Amino acid sequence: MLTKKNIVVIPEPTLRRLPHYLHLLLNLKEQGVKSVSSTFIANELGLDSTQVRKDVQYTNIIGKPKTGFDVNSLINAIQTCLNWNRYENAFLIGAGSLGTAMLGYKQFKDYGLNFVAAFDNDPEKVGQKIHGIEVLSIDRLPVLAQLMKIHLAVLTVPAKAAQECVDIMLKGGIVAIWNFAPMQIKVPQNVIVENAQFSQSLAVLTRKLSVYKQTLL
Amino acid sequence: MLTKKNIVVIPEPTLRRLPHYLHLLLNLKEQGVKSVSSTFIANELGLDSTQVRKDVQYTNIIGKPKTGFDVNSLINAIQTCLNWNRYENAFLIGAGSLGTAMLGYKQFKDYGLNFVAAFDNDPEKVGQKIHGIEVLSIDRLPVLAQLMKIHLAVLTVPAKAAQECVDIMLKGGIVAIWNFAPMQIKVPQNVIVENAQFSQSLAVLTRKLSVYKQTLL
DNA sequence: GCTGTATTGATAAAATATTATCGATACAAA
DNA sequence: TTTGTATCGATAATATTTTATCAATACAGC
Ligand SMILES: NC(=O)c1ccc[n+]([C@@H]2O[C@H](COP(=O)([O-])OP(=O)(O)OC[C@H]3O[C@@H](n4cnc5c(N)ncnc54)[C@H](O)[C@@H]3O)[C@@H](O)[C@H]2O)c1
Ligand SMILES: NC(=O)c1ccc[n+]([C@@H]2O[C@H](COP(=O)([O-])OP(=O)(O)OC[C@H]3O[C@@H](n4cnc5c(N)ncnc54)[C@H](O)[C@@H]3O)[C@@H](O)[C@H]2O)c1
Repeated sequence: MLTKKNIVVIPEPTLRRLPHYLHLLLNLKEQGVKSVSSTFIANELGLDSTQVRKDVQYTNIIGKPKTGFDVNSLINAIQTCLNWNRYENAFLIGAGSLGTAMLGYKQFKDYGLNFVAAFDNDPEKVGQKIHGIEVLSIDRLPVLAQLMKIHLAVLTVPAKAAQECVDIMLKGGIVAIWNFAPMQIKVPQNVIVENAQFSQSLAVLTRKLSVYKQTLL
Repeated sequence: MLTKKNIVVIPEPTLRRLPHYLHLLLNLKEQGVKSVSSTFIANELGLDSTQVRKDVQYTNIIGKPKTGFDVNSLINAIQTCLNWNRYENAFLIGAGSLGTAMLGYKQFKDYGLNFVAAFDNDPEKVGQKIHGIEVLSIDRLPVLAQLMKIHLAVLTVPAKAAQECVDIMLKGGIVAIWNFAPMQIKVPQNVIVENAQFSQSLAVLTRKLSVYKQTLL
């Protein structure tokens, strides 16, 4: 499947697996491994080897029979797919507990994410620096977003404040929002929203645990 | 589809949507709304109404034509499905930035999650209390897990320490792990692992943003 | 008490995602 | 060089998930 401009559409399940491949591949690279087979990857990650091959095909990497895939090329290809080989400057909205943890998480650089500023409406927080990143008043967001050409924002405010903040972000021309608030936010069609709600993944876990316990009876 | 003991298997995509329904329903309840139609839910969450009805069916709630579903019953049914109407006591391993944020997140109670202790191997942290929860030495985990009958653990240690901690947790009889480390952990067949890796959801977002930017050219 | 209609729930169809099969191929070992 | 084999990549089969269709039904308004 292609978009209008002939860009391959990568299925979402595949996109969600690519980081797992990447983590494994980076580990292998560190250990000096040069090439890896789909069978090996599948075993390590508990997947089907056919699926690994199919996923890899989306990255345009071709392997060699009997040898597998070149680790370096595959790493590069995945990073390119995800645009993780260059930095996307981003704002963080809501410098609370979760926001603070994220601002301090150095490894986001490996995911192409670079926080350039944080925003909050708490006067106590505005003016502070958190892990070297300035906390600014949310009022200044629209102007700064445009000035600094920021397109991506991470939303870590309480659910009640989420929509209000989104509206401010939209004024600044933000087109992609990584939403951690347990709240469906409303945005225009063309704006990309990815909900990173803990509850989604927790729901899967607690259901499985509950079923597991029931089957034990 | 049924498990051996006639428990309905709820598809994972459905499980991931249930919390969204729940958040919306709780809001509606707060506003005094008594019943809600699948069409309404679908519009609010950007889904298909048929899908909402199908998802709702897994909770065993039946609606009324022309009226929709009873908000309260649906809330209860979803919470029951996910086992969120009672507390599951849990350990948190790795009292770092993310771990601290999670220990302080009161709303986990709404998700049936109750942290009873945290564990770390940093002598600076052991003995401290974080948001009222004691940080204990990881060495004590196996004994305490068995004593306190803890089955669920949240893993927020660095990737390099993840497997080592998992092995300790397994000794204590932990059967469900919510893993935040960007690392595939190895566990026996019967142990439930849910990877809550930020990178999964970030991958979807950055890919979409990248494609979006390319189509603009 | 009728009539019109929004909505459900069941079933069917379509789309998507995963898994299986198999010939082709590169490499290692004899 | 030849042979054996692990692995790829293409294609086909299966499974799962999403979306469409429609008769049955509860309610509101007349
Ligand atoms: N802490 C966690 O572990 C955790 C887990 C899952 C989800 N979440 C979600 O992440 C979000 C943040 O959680 P948290 O624990 O960091 O909360 P928090 O209260 O610690 O932080 C929220 C921050 O947002 C700021 N804020 C509030 N209203 C604002 C507004 N209108 N404009 C700008 N800033 C505003 C506050 O000043 C505060 O600094 C919440 O939606 C929460 O539900 C948190
Ligand atoms: N901070 C974030 O925003 C963020 C985002 C995404 C993923 N993560 C992941 O979550 C995990 C935790 O991240 P963090 O930022 O909180 O890191 P952190 O370094 O702040 O905290 C890690 C904690 O684990 C403890 N620890 C280390 N080795 C241990 C061991 N063997 N046994 C017991 N405890 C041990 C450390 O003492 C520390 O308290 C990491 O795997 C990280 O990749 C964090």
